[in-house]
Amino acid sequence: MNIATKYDPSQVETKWYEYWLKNGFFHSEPDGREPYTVVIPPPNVTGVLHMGHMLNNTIQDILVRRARMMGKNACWVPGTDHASIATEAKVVAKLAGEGIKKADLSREQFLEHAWEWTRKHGGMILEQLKKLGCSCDWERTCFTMDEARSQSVIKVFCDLYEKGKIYRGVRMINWDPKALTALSDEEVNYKEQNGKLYYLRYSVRADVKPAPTEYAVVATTRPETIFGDTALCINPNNPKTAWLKGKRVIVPIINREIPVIEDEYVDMEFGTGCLKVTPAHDVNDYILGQKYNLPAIDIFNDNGTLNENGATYAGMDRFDVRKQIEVDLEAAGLLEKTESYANKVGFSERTDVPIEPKLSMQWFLKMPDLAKQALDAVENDAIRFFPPKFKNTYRHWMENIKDWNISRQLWWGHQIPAYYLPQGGFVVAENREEAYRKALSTVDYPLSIDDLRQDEDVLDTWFSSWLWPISVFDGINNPENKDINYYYPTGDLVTGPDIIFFWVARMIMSGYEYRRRECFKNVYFTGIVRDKLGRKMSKQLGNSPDPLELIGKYGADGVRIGLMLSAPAGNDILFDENLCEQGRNFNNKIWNAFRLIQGWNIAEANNQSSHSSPNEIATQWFESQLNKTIETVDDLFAKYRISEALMEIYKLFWDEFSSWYLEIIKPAFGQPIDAKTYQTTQGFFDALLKLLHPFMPFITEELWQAMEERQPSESIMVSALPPRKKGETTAIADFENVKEIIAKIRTIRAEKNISNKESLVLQVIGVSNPTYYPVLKKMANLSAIEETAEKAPGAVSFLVKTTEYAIPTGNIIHADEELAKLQEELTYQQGFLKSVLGKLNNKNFVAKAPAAVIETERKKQADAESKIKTLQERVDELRMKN
RNA sequence: GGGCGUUUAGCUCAGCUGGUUCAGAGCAUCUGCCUUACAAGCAGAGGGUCGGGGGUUCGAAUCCCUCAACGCCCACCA
Repeated sequence: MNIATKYDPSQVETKWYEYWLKNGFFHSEPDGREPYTVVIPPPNVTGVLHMGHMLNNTIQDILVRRARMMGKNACWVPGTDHASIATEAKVVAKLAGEGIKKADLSREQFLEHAWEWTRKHGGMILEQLKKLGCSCDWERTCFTMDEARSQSVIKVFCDLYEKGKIYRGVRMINWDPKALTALSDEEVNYKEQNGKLYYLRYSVRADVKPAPTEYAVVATTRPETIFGDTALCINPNNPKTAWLKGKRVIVPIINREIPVIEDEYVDMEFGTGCLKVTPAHDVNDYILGQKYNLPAIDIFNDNGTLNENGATYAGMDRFDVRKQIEVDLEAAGLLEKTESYANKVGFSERTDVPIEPKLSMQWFLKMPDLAKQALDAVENDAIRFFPPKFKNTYRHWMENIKDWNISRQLWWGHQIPAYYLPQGGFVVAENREEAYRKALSTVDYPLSIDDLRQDEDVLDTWFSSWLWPISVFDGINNPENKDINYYYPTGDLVTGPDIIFFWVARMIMSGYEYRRRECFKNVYFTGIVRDKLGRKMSKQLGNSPDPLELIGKYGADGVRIGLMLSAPAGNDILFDENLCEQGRNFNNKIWNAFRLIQGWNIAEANNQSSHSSPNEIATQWFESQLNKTIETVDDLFAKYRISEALMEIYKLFWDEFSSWYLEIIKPAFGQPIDAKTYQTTQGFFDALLKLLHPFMPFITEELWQAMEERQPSESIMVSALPPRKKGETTAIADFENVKEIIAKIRTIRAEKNISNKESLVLQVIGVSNPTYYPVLKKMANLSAIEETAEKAPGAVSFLVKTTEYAIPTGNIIHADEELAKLQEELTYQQGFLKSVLGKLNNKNFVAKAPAAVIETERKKQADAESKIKTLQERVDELRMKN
C-alpha cells in the first residue's frame, strides 16, 4: 500500500460532495421516521460568506448530520433573504457607478436592475456553504421574495390587518437620511459622540418688564433645529427659571415668538433648566408637543438638508448648518458659550449615518398581544435557549415591547398591499383585483381598477423572515399541507444573539399566531467571531480571514474543527488560524492511523491471540473506553455542549485509540496481525469515523469508503451512529493504572537516560494484576516482570496506588537522589494524612458530614498510611546503606 | 441611568444542587527523540494562594455580602 503521509483534502472534498448530491442524501421527504428540522438563518442574498456564517453553519451541519445518523429524517432548509435596505443600497451604489440615479428610474425599472443584481450575485453564498460541506436540502432552497414566500407575507399582512393588529398612523420614527427610509427601533444603534453643548440666547419679549435678564439661555446639542422650535419649556418647580413663567421668547435668527410652557419633564439640573421644544425632530419634544398642543414644524428634507422652514439655510446639510449657525449666532451675540459634551446619537444600522427622528405616516404592527404568548413559551421552556442566560434579555425586551414599524420607504421588498382610493381612504387586499372588489363595496362613486393607487412602501425585511419556519414549508398559503404538518415545529435554531429581537422573538410570535405552537424547540445562540485580540471581525480592520482561502489552506474539515474547538455556546469565539492548523493536524492524524491499519498483513492461519495477549486486553479495554465516550458525547450533545463533545472524540481518537490502542496491537515490523484483532480494529475505526463524521464529513467519508468495498450508493453520512452501550468501568480504571505504570517507567528512562531500545526488568512488590503484564511488557519494553517481596539493591522504584514497582538499573542510581525523592514523597503523604486526620478527628465533621464522605476519608487515611509505611521502609533501608 | 453576564495555568475554556479521582482539558512552553503510521509526529515534564476583601459552614473555585476590572443588552436627559 502506498498512500501519501499527508492528507490532501482538495480532491476529496468536491468528489464526495458531488457524490452526496448525486445520491440525494441531503433531500428529505416526509415519511414514518421522526423528523428533525432546521431552517437556516437566511443570509443576505447578495452577501458573501464570513466567519460568522462559517461558525453558524458548521454547527447546524453537525446537528443535522448527527440527527440523520441517529435515524431521524433530517431536513435542513437553506435559503436567502432579500435584505431590503442592504440590497437596495448595493444596487443604488452600483447604478451610481454607472451614472444612473435612482430618482431617474421608475419603480419597475429599478426593480429590474435589482432582480438582475440578485440573479447575478444571489445564491453565491449558498455555493460557498457547499464548500463547507453543509448538508442542506438544496431542492428546498427558498428566497424571501420568491413566489410562495411573497404570497405568504402579503397574506399575513392582510390577515393581521383584518384582525386589527396592523394600523397606519403618524408617529415619530427613525429616519435614515441616506437610505431615505424609516427604520425600526431595533435598526438604530446608539453611539457615544463627542459633540458640543451650545448655550443659545432666546430674547424675552421686549414688552415684558422688568426682566432680570434680557435672555433665556437654552442649552442644546442641536442648534440647527431651532427653526423647528415651537416652545420653550421649564420645570414649574425650578426657582431659577420661575421668572420665565407665562412669558414668550424669540427664537434666534428667525425671530419667531414662542411660548414658555411648564412641565416637570425638564431636568432642573441640566444645562440652564430651559429646554427648547422641537416636536418634529425629537421624540421627547414630540410627546411634549402632543401634551401641550404645540405645532410641529418639520425643518428637514428627507435627505437631511434643511427645507424652506430653515430660512436662509434651506438646502444646506444638517451638519453644515450646525457649523454655520454657530458662527452666525456668535456674530449676532446670541451664543452665550459652548461646552464640549458627550452624548449618545442614534446611527442607522445599515448606512451608519445619524438617524433623524421624524414625524411620518407609517404602518405599525401591534405587539403586546403577540408578545405575551411568545414570552410565556420561553419562560416555561416550551422553547429552550442555549445558553439560558439569553432568557433574561428576551424577557426584558418582551415586557417592554413597542409597536413594530413595518413600513420602509424602499422599492426592493414586498410592496404593502394597501390600495388608496381616489377620494380618500384605502382598502387592504391580497391583490389589486381583490382590492377593487372590496373598494367597490365601500364607495358610492364610479371607480375603475386603475384608480386604485397601491401604497408605495415595502415591508421591513424581518416581516418576511419572521415567517421563515412556516413559510419555507408553505404553511401560510397552504396550512394543512403534508410538509408543514410533518416538519413543523422545527427542531433547533442556530443563530447569533444579535438578532434575538429582530428575528428570533418575532418568529416565535408568528409561530404561535399562525401555527398555534412553538416554531422551534431549541435555540442555540452562537458567539460572535472575533479575532484573537478580541476585536470584532470587520472589513475596515481587515482582520477577517477569507473563509474560502482558509478552506483551501486547511481543508473544510480542518476549518470546521478549528472553529468548533473554541466555540462554546454563547461565548464569543476568539478565532485564531492556529486552531485550523490544529484541525488540519487532526485530519492528518486520522489519515495516518488509517495508513497504519491498512498496511497490516493479516495472518493466514487463524491463530487467534491467546486469552491474555496484549491484543485481547487492549481490545476489551478500548471497547469499554469507546462506549464510555459515546455515552459522554450523547450527554454533551443533549446539553448542546458541542465543542466539548468534539474534544471528547478528539481525545478518544488521538490519545486512547492512536497512542494506546494502536501502539499495543501494532505488530512488530513485517509481522502480520491476527485476523480477530484486525477485524475488531476495523470495527473500532468504523465507529470512530462515524462519531467524527458530523464534525468532519469529508475525510471520514473518504476513509470509510476506502476501508472496505462499499456498495455503489452507500455512504457514511446515512449510516447509523454506533449505539450507546454501558461502558465497562472497571476495565477503564484498571487500564488507567496500567497507563500510569508505563508512564512512570518511561519517565525513569527519560531521567536516567535509558534508551527505549534497551529492555528492562520490572519488579512488583505487593498486590498486582498479572492480566496486564503482557501490555506492560510491550509498551514499556520489559524483558521480564518479577513479583518479589524484596526489590533489587539500587533499583529505582515508584508507587502506583499502593503497589510498589521497581526497575533494577545496575548501580547507576545515585542513592542521594533517590533518597531525596523518597523523602519528598514521604513528606507529601504525611501532610496529606495529617489533613485527612484533621477532618476525621473533628467531632463536628464526623457528626455532620454524610456517611459516604466519612467513608472516603477513612479510605484516604488507610491508603496514605499504607503508602507512608512503604516509603518509610525504603527511606530507612537507603539510610542504612549510606 | 437600569438590567444581565464574565473574572480559574502563558492563551481559550470546563468545573451541575459545597465533600475521593477538586484544582482539570486543549493549545502554547520546556526536555529528549527523524523509534518504517504520522516531526502537521512520539515520549516525558513544568505551570494556578480559582480577580481583591469579608462572611456562612466541620468543610468554599462552588453559597451570601462587598469592592474592582471587563463585556453585553436595554433606556427619551436636551
